[in-house]
Amino acid sequence: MFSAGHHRILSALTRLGPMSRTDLARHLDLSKASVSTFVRDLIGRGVLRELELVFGQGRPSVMLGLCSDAASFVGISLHADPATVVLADPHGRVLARRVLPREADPERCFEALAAAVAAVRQEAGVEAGETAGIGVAQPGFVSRDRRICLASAALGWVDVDVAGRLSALTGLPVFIENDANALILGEQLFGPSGDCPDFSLVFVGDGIGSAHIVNGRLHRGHHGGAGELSHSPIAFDSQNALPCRCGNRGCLETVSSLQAIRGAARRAGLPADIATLATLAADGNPEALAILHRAGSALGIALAQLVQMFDPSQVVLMLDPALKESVFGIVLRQEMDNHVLRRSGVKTALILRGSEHETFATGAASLAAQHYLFGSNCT
Amino acid sequence: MFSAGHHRILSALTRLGPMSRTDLARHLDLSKASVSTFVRDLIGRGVLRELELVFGQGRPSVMLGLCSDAASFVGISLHADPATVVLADPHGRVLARRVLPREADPERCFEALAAAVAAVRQEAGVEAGETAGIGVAQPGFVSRDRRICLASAALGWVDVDVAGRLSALTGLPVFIENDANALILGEQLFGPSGDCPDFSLVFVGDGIGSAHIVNGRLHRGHHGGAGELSHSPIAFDSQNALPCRCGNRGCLETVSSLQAIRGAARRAGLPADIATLATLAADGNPEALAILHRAGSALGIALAQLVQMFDPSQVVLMLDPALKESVFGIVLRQEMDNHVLRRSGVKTALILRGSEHETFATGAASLAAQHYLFGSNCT
DNA sequence: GGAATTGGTTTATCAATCGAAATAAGACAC
DNA sequence: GTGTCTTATTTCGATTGATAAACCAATTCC
Repeated sequence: MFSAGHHRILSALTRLGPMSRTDLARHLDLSKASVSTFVRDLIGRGVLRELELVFGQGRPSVMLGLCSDAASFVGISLHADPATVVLADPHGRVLARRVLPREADPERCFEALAAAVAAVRQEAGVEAGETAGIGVAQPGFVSRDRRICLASAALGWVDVDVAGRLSALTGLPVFIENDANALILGEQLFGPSGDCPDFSLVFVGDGIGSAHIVNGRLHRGHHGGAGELSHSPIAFDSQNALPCRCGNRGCLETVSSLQAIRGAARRAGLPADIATLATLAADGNPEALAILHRAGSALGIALAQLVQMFDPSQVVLMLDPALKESVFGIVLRQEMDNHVLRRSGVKTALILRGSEHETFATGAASLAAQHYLFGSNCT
Repeated sequence: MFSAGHHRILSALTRLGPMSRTDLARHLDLSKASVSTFVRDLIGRGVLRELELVFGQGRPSVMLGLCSDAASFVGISLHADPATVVLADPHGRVLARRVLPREADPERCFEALAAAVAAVRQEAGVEAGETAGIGVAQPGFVSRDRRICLASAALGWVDVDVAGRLSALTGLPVFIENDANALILGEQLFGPSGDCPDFSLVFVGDGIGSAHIVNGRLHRGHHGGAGELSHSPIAFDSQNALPCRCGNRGCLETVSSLQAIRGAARRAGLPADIATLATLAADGNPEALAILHRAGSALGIALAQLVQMFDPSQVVLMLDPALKESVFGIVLRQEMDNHVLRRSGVKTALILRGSEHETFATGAASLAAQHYLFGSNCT
């Protein structure tokens, strides 16, 4: 449908925002002639449109942008229960959403999801463009061709043909991806970090997930399990290192995940609720402080290691808002700063974000958007 | 000189070894027609030549290989004192070598190096092809355009225009690179790991260096300092964490580098020589055992973290042969296995290599070879 | 001695891209 | 106002990269 030239132009406009034909030629290292013909074609197809004029010295430049009704993309997050289904436009704006219980049985889950997909498409109506595809973000491992869920402990699935079944039920192309990877791809496509060729994303939920963009591309690793921060051996030589579900002891996940924090609170006889715990700590409760301190410190060290190893231009950390403001957040930064070898005064930016559930779904939608905008050559 | 098509063919033949035109077409996803024309051209230029026939079912295929006299490449290693200068052919074979003291003063250093370059070129004589360029491997940070040494603690250099000066003295194009990066690029181009899109390399010398190939390309990171394993906070909460030259305490380098091991030996009243220490440990000396155990264990944990984060298909570890066979090597593997989360039974291969000084120089030569073979689009 | 099989070349053709010239649309000086 | 300057965009051949399909070549297999 689109050629490589088309894809490059769409890619630049999506990631870097509206720009003129001449800007595009500069950015993509193409001749103005080529850009002109491609753009004419894309405008003719209703994918691009001319925006406002920008006045400078000579002739004003015509900014170009994606038509928001050029296409729409379904994003499904199975990251947590309940699952989320959204319909997004080419800018990553959510046009409609559904929240539904995450069924354990694959087939029933797919049926429920297919119904939700139909619902969001109907709700968005003609405003939205043709639906181009479905992206699915799910915890666990995904096959190399991104069609099959190889293993997901959280879902209890093994070798489930997610793409095949969902595609059969909806008639749309389906692309699946690990939840952390979907999140960072969404950030790259729709978020403000799109132009960074090297950045990392970490989220603290029940578990801890992470993903990395290296040289502008997602780093999947040889076994498809790159960037696993959660089983970093952080507290391995402490006397109270806890066993982890991975079989080792002292993994980051056993200290800094929400589950770990809640568990530690329970064991200390405190309420196992993050917000309450944060309030207690703010009021000076020593046990609450100790728990959050330990969790934040461990995560800070792990982030320092991440920065040392990957040297990203920035790290996006998605965090429960309550944690963000507590000792956790403060100690985290301190410990990270302590353990990062400062080179030439440059400090890697740590960007704290509140973790919203829908972010996973828009990340998932970005998978479908990627295929629409960039073709299949975006590994 | 060469076009993108040429470069792709040369790249495949260098990295993957000799193959037929049809193999090339398959590998590069090109039509047989295109391959044919490119190959004809390259043979005409004396870069490629037809090797033996391989007989199968139908018509036998003509294997193609690089002419070893197509070009030659100078490699300079400033990794340690003395410096090494080699002349290598397109297969990475060393045609001539010189070892010379590493001068502290940049200008005198360059003059000595230029003389050595002339010497190796003369020694190799007409057997070797036209010298295509010079690669320099040096400890420390290198500018983004790979021409200037921004800072090197080991050399005591700050903002030295290595490429400019050496180029002026020799009349050849010069490409510089961090020592670890040069090493892994050499491994990728000339070594047996060329076809792995994701692998890591770590070397234990006076310091500890590491580099990573991700998605088939060198991972430099945003500040050009990616993959720094040596300042991983490994022993940070031990009571005897040593201060590191980076300003922190308990870095991997303070425990597992050769310097650290020698230091620990001296403090324990043992001979500060790695080989002797290894022998002592083999004979059951408890202090020697403890030092090597601690060093190996720390490196093992760091490698486990590396594997968790990068998920490479293999890790190449370059080590002093004496260490390889000692407790160090054994504990290293154990600790690494303990801390790597095994997924689906696949184990990341750890390849131990004896570290030879010349390897850095051939790695440096590969920088020039890359530019000759693949053009400048190989960031 | 054919038939089958695989490797490599020729030819006509398509599509991407470029450079340079032409055209458009403003700002700016006077 | 008017002409000049600057920058944006389009038009127009020309070039290059790559292809498919047909063809020729060199073997093995039966």
